[in-house]
Amino acid sequence: MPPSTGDHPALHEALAAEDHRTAAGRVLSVLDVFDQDHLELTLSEISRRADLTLSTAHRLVGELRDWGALERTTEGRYAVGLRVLELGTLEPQMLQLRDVAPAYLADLQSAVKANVHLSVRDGHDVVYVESLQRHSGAHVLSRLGGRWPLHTTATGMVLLASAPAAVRQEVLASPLKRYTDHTITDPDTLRRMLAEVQRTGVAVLRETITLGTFAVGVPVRGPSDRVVAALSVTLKIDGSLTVHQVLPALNATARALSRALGTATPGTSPSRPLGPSVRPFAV
Amino acid sequence: MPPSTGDHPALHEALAAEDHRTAAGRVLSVLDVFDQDHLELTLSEISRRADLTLSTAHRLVGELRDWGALERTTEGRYAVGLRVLELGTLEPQMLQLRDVAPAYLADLQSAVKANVHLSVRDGHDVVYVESLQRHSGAHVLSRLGGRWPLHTTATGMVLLASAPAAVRQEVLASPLKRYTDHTITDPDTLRRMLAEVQRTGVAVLRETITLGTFAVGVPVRGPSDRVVAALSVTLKIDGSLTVHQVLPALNATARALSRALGTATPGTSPSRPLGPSVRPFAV
DNA sequence: CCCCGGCTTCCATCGGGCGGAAGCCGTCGG
DNA sequence: CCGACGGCTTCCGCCCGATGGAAGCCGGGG
Repeated sequence: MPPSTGDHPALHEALAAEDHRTAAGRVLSVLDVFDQDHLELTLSEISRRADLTLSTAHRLVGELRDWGALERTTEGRYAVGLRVLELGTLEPQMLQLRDVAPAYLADLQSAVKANVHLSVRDGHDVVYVESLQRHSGAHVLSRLGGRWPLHTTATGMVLLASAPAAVRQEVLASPLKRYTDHTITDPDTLRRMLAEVQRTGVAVLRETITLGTFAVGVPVRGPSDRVVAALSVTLKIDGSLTVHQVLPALNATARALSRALGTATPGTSPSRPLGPSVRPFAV
Repeated sequence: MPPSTGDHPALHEALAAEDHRTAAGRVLSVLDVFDQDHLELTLSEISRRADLTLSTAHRLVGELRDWGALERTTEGRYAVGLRVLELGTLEPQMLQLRDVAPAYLADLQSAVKANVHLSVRDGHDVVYVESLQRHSGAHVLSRLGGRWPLHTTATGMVLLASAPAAVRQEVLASPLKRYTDHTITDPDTLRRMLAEVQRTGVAVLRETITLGTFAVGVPVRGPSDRVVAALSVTLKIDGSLTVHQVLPALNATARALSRALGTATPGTSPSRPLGPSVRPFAV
C-alpha cells in the first residue's frame, strides 16, 4: 500500500485517500479480517489486513480481547473468541429453529439416509442453521453459520423464490457467482427456475456447487404461512435415490416442522410448542 | 438512574459519573444488551440498557446493522444478526472440535442413551461446543455457546482441574454462585474435589444445576496431551445407570476423540484427520 | 555485533463522535 | 378533533478522546 511516496512528501495527503471509516467501522474492520482461511492472525497481520495503523489495531484488539470478542492463542496470535459464538446463538430465527428442528431433521435423515440441511435467508445469502451429515465428520461445506449466494443451493432457491420481490430483483440484477459448470449464472434461466419453484414448491439443483451431487429443497413456513426457512436433502447423482423417492418424506417433514413452528407464536413469549404434533418417520 | 437532578443543575456534572467508555467500548455495550431474555429490543430499549444517548445508540445501531451484526425484525425491533453467528463459528478450538466430535458423541449417546456434552473453557466459564439431547427438543440448558461457571458442571470441573494454577486460584478466590442446594459453593470443598478430579481423571457432580440429575465428566486431550475439552454424560439420579456403568464408554470415547485430535496438529495447516482411528461403539 | 520484524507504550493534535434539540410519525385518550 | 406521548430520525456545533507518529523493547538471525 505505501510504496515509497517518500519522493514527494507534499502530496502524500492527496494520494493517501483518506479513511472515511467511523470508530465503529474500524472495530468491525478488525473483526472482518477473520475468515475461513484466516482463523488466527498476529497483531501486525490484523493491522495490515484491516488497513489500520499498528497502534490503533493494538488498542482495538486489546479492547476486543478484554470483552471476549477475540482471544489470544497459545502462540500469541489472535482469533475470534467464544463470546462471539455465544452472542451469535441469540439470533432469533436460528434460536427458534434450533430448538425444535433437530428431531425432525434426524427423523428425515434416518428415513432418506442422506445429508439434510436447514437454512434461512440473510440478505442475499443463504445461511445454514442446522445440518446432519450422513457420515459425520464431513461438516466441510455446511458448517453452522456457513453462507452461500442464494442462487447456488436448493434451499437458497426456495428462499429466493419466496423472498420479497425487491430482493429477487436485486439478486437477478447482480452478478451470479459461478462455482461449477452447472452453477446457474444466467439471470433469465434463474428467473424461469424461480417461477417454477414458486409454482411447484420444490427446488432441484444439480451440481451447482459440488459435482456429483444434487439437492432437493422445500419451504418451511412459520406463523401466518410466511416462509421462514428451507429444508433440503442432498443426494449423490449416481446414488439409488431419485427426487420422487425423497420428495414425500421431505414434504412431510417440512410440513410437520412448519406446524411445530406455527404453534409457537400466538403468545409473544414462546409458549412452549408442547408436543411436536406429528413427526413423520419418527423412531 | 436520573432521578430529578433538576433541582441543582449545577452539580449534575459531579453526580453524572462521567462515562469512561471508549468508542469501541460503546459499540460493545450495544452488543452486550442482548441476552437470553432480551433477544429483540427497540432502539430506545437499547439506548437505555447500554446507557447511551438515543442519538448515539441510533448511529451505532445503524452501523452495526449495515455490517450485519444486528438485524431488524419484521416488527421494527433489533436483534443479533446471523453475521455474528458466522463469525463465532470461526473460533478455532470449537471449529476443530465440531469437525471431528459429532460422530464420537453420537456413538457415545447411542451407547449410554443419555445426554452428552462437549465443552471447552473460556476464562472462568465452561462453554458448550456440542451436545446431543436424548429427546431432542430440550436444547434448553445446553445451547451451543451456552455458558456456566466452571464450578457448576462436570465438564467445568474437569477443565478447572486441568487449568493453569492461576486460573484455579482466581476461581477459588471468587464467589461461587449457587444454583441449587447442592451447588458447591465452599472453596475448601471445591479445592478438595479438584484434587480428587486431578487424581482420578473423572468428575462426578450431583444436582449442582438441575435437581434429579448427575453428570460424569472426563478430559479430552489434544496434541502434547494438553487438555483441550471435556466430555460428559448427564443421567437421571433415579435412572438405571450408575457412574461405573457409563464410565468405560465415556473414557473410551474421550480417548478415541483425543487420539483423533492428536493426529491433527503436526502440520500447521490442519492435515485432515484422515480416518477417525478407532470409534468405540460405532454403528 | 547490529539489524529487522513484531510488539508495546507514550503523547500532542485535530477531526469526528457526541449529545442536545427540533421535528416527524403513529397511537391513545379526552 | 386535538393534544400529549413515546419512539424514531435528522441536524449541527463543541470538545474531547481516538488517532498515528515516534521511541523503546524484545527475540531471532545473519
